[in-house]
Amino acid sequence: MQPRPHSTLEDVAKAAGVSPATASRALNGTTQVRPHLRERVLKAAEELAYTPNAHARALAGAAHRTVGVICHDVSDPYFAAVAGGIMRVASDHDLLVTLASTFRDPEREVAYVSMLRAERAAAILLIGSGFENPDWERALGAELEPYLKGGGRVAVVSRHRSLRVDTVLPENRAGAGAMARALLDLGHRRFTVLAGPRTLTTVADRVGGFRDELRRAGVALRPADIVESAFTRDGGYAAMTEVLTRGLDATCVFAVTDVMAIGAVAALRDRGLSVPADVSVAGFDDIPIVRDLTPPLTTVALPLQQLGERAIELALTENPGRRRRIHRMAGEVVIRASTAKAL
Amino acid sequence: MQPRPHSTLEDVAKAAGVSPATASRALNGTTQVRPHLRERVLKAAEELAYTPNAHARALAGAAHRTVGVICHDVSDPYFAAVAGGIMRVASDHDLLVTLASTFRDPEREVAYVSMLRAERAAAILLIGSGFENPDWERALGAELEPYLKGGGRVAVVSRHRSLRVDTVLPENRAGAGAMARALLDLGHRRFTVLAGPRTLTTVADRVGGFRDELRRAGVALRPADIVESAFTRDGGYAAMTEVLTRGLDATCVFAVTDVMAIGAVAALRDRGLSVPADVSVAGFDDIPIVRDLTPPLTTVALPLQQLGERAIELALTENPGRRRRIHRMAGEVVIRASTAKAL
DNA sequence: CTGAAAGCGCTTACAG
DNA sequence: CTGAAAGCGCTTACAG
Repeated sequence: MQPRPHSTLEDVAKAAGVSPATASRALNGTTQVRPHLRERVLKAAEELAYTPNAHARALAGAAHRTVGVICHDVSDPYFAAVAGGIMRVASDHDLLVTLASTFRDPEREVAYVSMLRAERAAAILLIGSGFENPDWERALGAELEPYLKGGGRVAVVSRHRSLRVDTVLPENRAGAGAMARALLDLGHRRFTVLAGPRTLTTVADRVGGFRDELRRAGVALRPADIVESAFTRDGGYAAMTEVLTRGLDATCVFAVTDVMAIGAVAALRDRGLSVPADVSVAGFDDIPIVRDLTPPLTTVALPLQQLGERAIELALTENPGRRRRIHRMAGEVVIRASTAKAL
Repeated sequence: MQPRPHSTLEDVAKAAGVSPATASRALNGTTQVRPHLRERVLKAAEELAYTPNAHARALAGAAHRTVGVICHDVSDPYFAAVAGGIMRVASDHDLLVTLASTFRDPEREVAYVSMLRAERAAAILLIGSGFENPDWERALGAELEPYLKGGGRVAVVSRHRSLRVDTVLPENRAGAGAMARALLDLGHRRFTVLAGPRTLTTVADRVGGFRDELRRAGVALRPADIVESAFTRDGGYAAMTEVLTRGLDATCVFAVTDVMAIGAVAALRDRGLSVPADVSVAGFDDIPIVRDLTPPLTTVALPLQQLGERAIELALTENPGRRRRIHRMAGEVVIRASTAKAL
């Protein structure tokens, strides 16, 4: 496995004719080193193609420049946008980012936290909806607790009720409520909601916010009007198809996620229905692509990149009081051409 | 920084009343340990919320379970798809993935390789087009060389002429040629090509393949027919706008990337032109979203997820001969509704 | 099967 | 400013 091991600090020191301590100081610039020694060390390092062993360094007490990010799926556009923000900030701070996809498996999430803990990541970021699941909450807490006690920093994007950690909170409930109002204003009274799994807090919040606002206007959402499916494009397609098969009686479809809305529009089109002439469609998130769809999608715009930026900034920033900081981010309804006035 | 340090192997050993060596063996299952001792160790570890320090482990000689991935931009859908494949395989092998975005800055790429080398990543994957730039090639080689000598594994996706490492090679040239033929078959004779920066090998290959096939049919592509722009959606928009401003005389636009094609379609639409009635548009890559566009995009389909899977598999797989292995992946022309017969 | 000991490659008080 | 030494937390020959 190690045909020819990497050169070490000792090699460099020897080549430069100094002690390892001096070589270390010259390389790190921690202390003054006389210029001519410094030169020799740098030259030797260069010639030997020396790279410090990050593990030895971390073990010896230097801060470890890595932050761990756990998401559901790297290839989801929602996460891609959030990750963009994280990477930008990380790069400014010279941090390496370790990324893990859980594919929405709670156990895998816990396992990754454990691995990140083992890596002594400077911070761990949990991106995306938590689960409403006591077992998972307990297991996750059991990993996070000792990590925090050991000086680790944690921040999450989206609601994790049981986690007392810094949080960036998209206002899902309010955003969905605002969307309901906007759609009511367009004259719609009969809705179909395409939802993801109920165990996700994000789904619960968005569906709840939407339903409550409708109720306030005297419009009821019956259980049958809410279709649960996977939190993906194909999930949206499947849910919409199911609705179509048993007969659509709504004038407007609200998908709790843009990605699901995209699937829904595809399903509608495959059935020969036109958006918004036959039925209006709205989503949530404002992932970059929806602007370029035809028709462009009405949605609740979240500042996705900022979500990522704030999360890593929270984690990187000292939290003296050690109290939980919550950074709320409002969503804004953007009406585009996928929704029309109800007939 | 360390209010209460993590518990260590020694803590566990002490609590279990055994030596650290035995605790280590019980935890790792490397050697037989008498069941009752094993039990005690496991119980102690559980109670102390023990997690081994990955750095100490790596330093002491255990294989480090991390692979580094360097890409241009995590939030690019092309990369997101490739990354999906990488993550899947990584998760099967219980590997952690460290991801870095270079934002197409050659220097940053070299810096990241250096950091990954310092981390003693088990493998480094370079995803995306290389640059045609001797300085960069030299600098990158200087980092990769010692990494390889030290037992590191490297694989790349896309062409990196100067790198003698395992390669997954999309057949850009052939794919672009096939697209040219398909468009000629539709009757088109006047083309505009939306290209990314010429210094990217991928751009050179795709433009070259397209041009050569056209020439073979007696159709010339003049320099003015090729517009260079950023390798992004906005780059495609800008390039298309520029063409429109000085007057479009082509019946078909070929963007070297789907992402650029999406921008081009948006620009066309903003000018009131219809695709494909007024002008046909074709892309390259077949990122997932293009199927759901209206009209769906004609493109050269690449098995994006497989690109990522093959790359990490190549890197993880022993290479006895130490010769460069090249895994070619063909692209397939998929005609969708964004291209029509020329009038 | 188990333990004492050496060693992985650094950093950082501690002397000088 | 520089060096000898201890120590970070593991793993793994080496004895027993």
